[in-house]
Amino acid sequence: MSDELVHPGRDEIRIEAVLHALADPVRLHLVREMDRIGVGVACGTIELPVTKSTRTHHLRTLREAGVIWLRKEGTSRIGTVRRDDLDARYPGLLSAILTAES
Amino acid sequence: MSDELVHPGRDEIRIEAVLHALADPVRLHLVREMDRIGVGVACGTIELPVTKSTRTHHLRTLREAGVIWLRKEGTSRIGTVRRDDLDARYPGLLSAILTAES
DNA sequence: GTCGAACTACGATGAATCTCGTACTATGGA
DNA sequence: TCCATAGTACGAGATTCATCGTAGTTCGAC
Repeated sequence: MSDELVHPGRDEIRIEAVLHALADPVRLHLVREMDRIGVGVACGTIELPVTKSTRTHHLRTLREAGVIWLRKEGTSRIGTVRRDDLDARYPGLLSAILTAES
Repeated sequence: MSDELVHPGRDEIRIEAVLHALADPVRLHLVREMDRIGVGVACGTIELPVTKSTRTHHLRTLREAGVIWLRKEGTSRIGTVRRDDLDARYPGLLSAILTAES
């Protein structure tokens, strides 16, 4: 029972996975909120029009794509956008997406 | 029959649609080739590991997302990346995606 | 006109996925 | 210990979508 959640390394992040992860409105909203609030965000506090299990599904998709870090803290999950890694791999990508009005 | 293909206007382009369109490996390859060759590209000349009808499907997805222009020229279709519109709407996005190695 | 080349339209199929509900685990407080 | 809260696991239903084959259209060459 490795208690830690699995994340891809910086070099394992694939552009297709990142784009697919951010192409969903719910996930895009999650990432925008995490980025806006900064530092670590208790993922459960971000309002979403979906149930808990769907939220879990989206958070896993973002984590596995390498878009966010997720760590456990008590019964909560703290999420952080992997800005450093994404900026290193794809300079300008994250800013372009997050600042896009839509 | 309106002979011209329908494209979204610059202000109708949605970020989710653009990300979804570029998240597919086949479509990403198409756009990268169009961008590399520049000007107008006869879409049929770009090698792809799919059939003609699948190619048509992907080109329509890219067109409807606002990623490329498609115009008819004889029996061929000429494609051009909508760099101006995409740069205006989402500065830096296209460059970040197209220059990404992987 | 006839033929082939390039492409589209349409339907089918199988895979991915978004969503949910239920059941379960884990943490922390009374 | 008991219980509420936060989250996960699992399966199911519905939708989307990538792919293909076949049939049809359009265009240019002969």
